[in-house]
Amino acid sequence: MELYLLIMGKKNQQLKKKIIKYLYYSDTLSVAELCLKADKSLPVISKFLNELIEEGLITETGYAASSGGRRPLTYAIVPNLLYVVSVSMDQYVSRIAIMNLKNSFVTPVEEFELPLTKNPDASFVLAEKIEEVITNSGIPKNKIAGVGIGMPGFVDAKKGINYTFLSVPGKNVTEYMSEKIGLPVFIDNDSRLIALAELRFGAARNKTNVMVLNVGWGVGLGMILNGELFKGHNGFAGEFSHIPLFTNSILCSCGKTGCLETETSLMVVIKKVQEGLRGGRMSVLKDVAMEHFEQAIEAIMNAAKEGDQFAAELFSETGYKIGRGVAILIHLFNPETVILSGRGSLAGKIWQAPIQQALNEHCIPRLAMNTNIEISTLGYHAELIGAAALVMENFERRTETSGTPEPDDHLLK
Amino acid sequence: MELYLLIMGKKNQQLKKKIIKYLYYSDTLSVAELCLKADKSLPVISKFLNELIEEGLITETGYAASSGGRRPLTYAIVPNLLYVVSVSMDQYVSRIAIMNLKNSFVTPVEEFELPLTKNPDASFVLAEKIEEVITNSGIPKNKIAGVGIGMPGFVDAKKGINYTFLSVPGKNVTEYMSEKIGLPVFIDNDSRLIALAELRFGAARNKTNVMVLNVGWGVGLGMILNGELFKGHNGFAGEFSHIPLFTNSILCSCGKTGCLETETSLMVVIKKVQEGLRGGRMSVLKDVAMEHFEQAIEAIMNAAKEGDQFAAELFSETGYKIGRGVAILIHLFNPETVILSGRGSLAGKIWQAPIQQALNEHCIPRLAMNTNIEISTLGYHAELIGAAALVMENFERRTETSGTPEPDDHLLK
DNA sequence: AATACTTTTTAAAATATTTAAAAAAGTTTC
DNA sequence: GAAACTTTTTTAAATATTTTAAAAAGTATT
Repeated sequence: MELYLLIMGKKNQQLKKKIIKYLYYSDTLSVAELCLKADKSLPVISKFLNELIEEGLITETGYAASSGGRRPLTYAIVPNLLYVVSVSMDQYVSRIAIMNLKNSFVTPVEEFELPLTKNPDASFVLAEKIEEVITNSGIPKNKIAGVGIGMPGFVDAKKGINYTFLSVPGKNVTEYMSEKIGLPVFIDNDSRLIALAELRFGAARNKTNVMVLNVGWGVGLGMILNGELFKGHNGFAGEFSHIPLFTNSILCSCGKTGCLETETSLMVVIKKVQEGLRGGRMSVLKDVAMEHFEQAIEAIMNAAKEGDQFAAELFSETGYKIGRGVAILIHLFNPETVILSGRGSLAGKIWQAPIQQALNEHCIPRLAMNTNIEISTLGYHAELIGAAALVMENFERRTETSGTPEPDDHLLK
Repeated sequence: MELYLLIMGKKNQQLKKKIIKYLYYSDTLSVAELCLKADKSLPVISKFLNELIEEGLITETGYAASSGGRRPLTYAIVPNLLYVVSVSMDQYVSRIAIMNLKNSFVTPVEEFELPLTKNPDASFVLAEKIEEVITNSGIPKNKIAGVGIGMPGFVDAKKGINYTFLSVPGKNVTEYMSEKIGLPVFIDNDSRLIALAELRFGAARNKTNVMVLNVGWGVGLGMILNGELFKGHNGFAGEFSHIPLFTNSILCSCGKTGCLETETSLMVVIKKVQEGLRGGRMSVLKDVAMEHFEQAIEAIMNAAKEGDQFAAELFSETGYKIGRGVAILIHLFNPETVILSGRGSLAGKIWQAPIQQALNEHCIPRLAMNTNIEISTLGYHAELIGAAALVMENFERRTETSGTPEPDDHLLK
């Protein structure tokens, strides 16, 4: 059966796309719950839901538990109705996966090296790789809602431009990729997508003011403000890594000194391990090769978890410094929750104590009191989930933006 | 003629209140412009506008210039239809005024001393004073839309509580005052109201991401994010004054050391003037009494404006430090504009150069490039205007909140 | 197991809003 | 200064949405 999802050109039918989005975020929902979310009345939701069922996009999924009265019928998106290609990049390595609308991978995650710095072919290579993954999966393109890509750099998601990497002469990256692949392509900054993942499926769910830290080779920040991903005027908000917080004279990648990043990134941790070992510190890490950063940091995190004193000390020290930055965030944003996510979150609870200590010392008690620090449970997959969510987030705009390739053909009858 | 404004209980008629709000913000508007703002169709706006005219709340105000076709009729609120009591407080002095909906004072601004610290009678005294001002004005209460109060401290505007000052045993301040005065009362933090004033009537008008600095005895911050006043999870967002930015050991009023405030408030400027003069610095300020802070800081600002080297140096120094804080704001929020408002803004352009210099040194160029620094033109009245705007901001919620005193009588036929 | 109370679902009536078309008022061009 | 084009205003018809009420399906209590 072919899909005939988006004949819904008229404003009227926009609600259907909204319903699909809500079901994507929540898996199964009752009519009453959908009403609340969409802020529409019951008969309206009911009507469109029934239409969606007739069209084969949504199914009933049995009754939910009663809360004192008649049990509500619940609904969900038909499994494997639609897929999303999600891509997560860092400066060296990129990963591609195809997911269904339940955040399950339907292909193995394809990982490959793709250096972004001074690489004019990066966009081309990426597009080719994505094409390859789609082809190999055997999934027809009209069953793919789009491609979402998380990437480092200054990304203007709205315009579809990355000012730091992946530039394409004369075109936006999204335009270029979209034409090449034949699917809608959406991009955003990596940290922001991690925050989006947390907002829709993680620890920030149903919360309205949350700071999501992406502790990795830098310290990224995605901000949920008033229940929405905050992007700032040009889409550059959240440059936590480069706030001038220290008076050291360590030169940062951005050209300045004293950036938060210069004292708190995982790269700094690796360097300090190397220095310490050279200086004769005892540690289970003494036999670990530090050349391959990914493996090195994993080893260090494991060591700390298992009680290696040297490693634990380093995380304490780093955590405390991150905490000083978090104190600033709390003063400015008064968030409900601060979530530690990204690669570094695999170190888990180790961060919590030193960060909390920094807050106790540097925060006004009334503020610190009202904020809790949590560790992400999405872990390594956060960015891929966020990239998928980005596609669905833009789902309802699909028919409006004429920039979308073949809008009349794609996903239509 | 009596007013019979708010019979509009039904959702239907909420639009009328919206129209009044838009006209309050913009003075005069055409139907087409109202459609855009309210995101409603022309016939709907037209219909309600005509109803409002019949009810005597709104008048035609002639034709606007043509933009190539028929000239649009414009509309405005009937002058002196409604008044607002606005109050602006700092820790020592409070000011009360009554304004019409064109931000003009219809009574002289009443200024009086009201220390807030450890003063259990503050709320009582304030309420009495407000009553007095209203009585003296001769304006009947049913012509007053409400009372808006800007105050220092940790204010939860939604709950109507100030956790720092003006506490009333067993009640919210707003409840207490509202019952005592017989009018709806709304409160918010002083810096946030200044930002609101800038958003609706000042340099932040029609902008979506703006930081408004309230340079005074501390350095307050009101944030406009996504076109709205941002309050944070508990209403405490914007504690810029107390971000831990310096490694000095100056004890701050909040109990910590190193707060931005300890190096940048106008109080620090006064202290440094005193120290400098004692140390023998030459300056026109040598004959100025420094005991009365208000007069002192005014004299210092004037001296700097007129070229006194010592005063100018101090503002440079202070401005540069504020700039370091602003650099953090720019990294995190990527705002379109940063506005210098509040008492300190009277020093005007003197701040701009040193702040800009700090940004050049501490900001990633791409971010600094996209933000401009502006001086408020609202000046000393910003907070009073903001307090008035707060009342009108809550105007459409009037009939909903049953907490409003005598909701059936007030402003009704 | 019958009754009272909830909540969900369905259906009908009442409202509200948008779309489309026509009329009115101006501007610009030739 | 008429014709062509714009924009605003008015009107009528078509849609869409909400409200209200009633029926159906469960749960809890006695």
